[in-house]
Amino acid sequence: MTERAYHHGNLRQELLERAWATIDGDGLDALSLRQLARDVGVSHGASARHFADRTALLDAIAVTGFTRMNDALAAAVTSETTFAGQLHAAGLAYIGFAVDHPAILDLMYKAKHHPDASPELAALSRASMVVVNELVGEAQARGEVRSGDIERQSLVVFAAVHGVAALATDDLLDGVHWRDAAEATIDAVLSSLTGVDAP
Amino acid sequence: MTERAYHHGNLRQELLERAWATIDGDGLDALSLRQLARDVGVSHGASARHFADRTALLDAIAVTGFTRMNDALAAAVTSETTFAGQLHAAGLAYIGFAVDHPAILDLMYKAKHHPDASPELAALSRASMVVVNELVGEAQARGEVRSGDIERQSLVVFAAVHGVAALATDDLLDGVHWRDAAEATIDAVLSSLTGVDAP
DNA sequence: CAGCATTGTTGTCAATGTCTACTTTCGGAT
DNA sequence: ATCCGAAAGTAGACATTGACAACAATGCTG
Repeated sequence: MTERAYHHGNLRQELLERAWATIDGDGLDALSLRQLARDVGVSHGASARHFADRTALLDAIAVTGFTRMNDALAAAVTSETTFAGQLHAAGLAYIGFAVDHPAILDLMYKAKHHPDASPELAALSRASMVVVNELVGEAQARGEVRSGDIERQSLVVFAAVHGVAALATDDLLDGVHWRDAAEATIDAVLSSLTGVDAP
Repeated sequence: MTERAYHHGNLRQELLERAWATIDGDGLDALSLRQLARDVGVSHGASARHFADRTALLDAIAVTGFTRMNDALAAAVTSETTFAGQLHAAGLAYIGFAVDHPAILDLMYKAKHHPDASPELAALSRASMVVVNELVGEAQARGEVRSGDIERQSLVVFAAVHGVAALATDDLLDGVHWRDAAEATIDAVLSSLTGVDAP
């Protein structure tokens, strides 16, 4: 690899990747803009050309996180054909992402929450909920799910899945493997949606 | 009120209360040890006599938080007599605490998570889960809940409730009042536990 | 009341995020 | 080709922060 010239050429991307790795590995508190600059081999003020401040960098990482998670969700949904199968796949994908990247997921929701988050971020953060909404809506139209307010029903599903994710990342599963907890929880809400007992 | 002498007399407690108020009001990031000292009217090094470092202070606040939450849970459980009633009351109490003190709840789980958290903290953090375990266990013994692994069943309940709490504090309920989401979710898991459809 | 542990104070240090002024490089218009 | 402005990176400064150490005031116990 040739010696880098004055202009880096790809600094923004490299900052994002390195910051992601640091947060993912050592947590959000372990990320310092100056250390990040040292890691990438650039002066401490360089990041300001690409991210106005620390929050802007974190927001960009949150966008990346939501994008990757939504991709994983979409892939999971298309990999199955039945309502139950899709719900399981999507739920496991969501929780799997949370288990693999707990610090990133925290950051994602924290970023989404702060007062002047970009509209892009807000939209992305709702996408996973929208996926569930569509799944439930279609299943209800096919008669597989009992009638009722779709959004309300979806909320229950999403809450349950999100809850297992939170429990898993907060070490509250107490020895139970997260897949087991996920399966049991999804089965539970599924049965309450369809009115059919899970096996 | 008389002018305070050299010795404060109750500094530890006052630091805790002020820090709680700051975090509860403006978030964890808004808490600075030096600003806290100024608020309380004491020099910037004073807190070190009571809390070794920032983490120690946060841990103490987490202990307070778990204690208050567990008290609220216990009160909720004793206020009802039926299994369904107790589960609803406990769930609403949990989510209510989360909605009232989102930053504190975050801190509680973050504190519990870090490597050298006190055993006291670890125990307190499991207490709410234990409450659910006992409720489910008793109900199962009375035949109100279908047979099965109690811990697994409790996990589903806890995950669902915790999930609604997370959704509520992360502004993902999209207009639905948290009580409604809570009721719906608790009904769903309840029906899957008892095998009886919720109304 | 003497001595000592406790509690609070003051000064210092390195690290951090942000800002400003400066330098180097790139790329398009002439 | 070259000039010139914009873009990208550098270097230095500043206030704030958490931690630490040396010191002073206080209260308790014998």
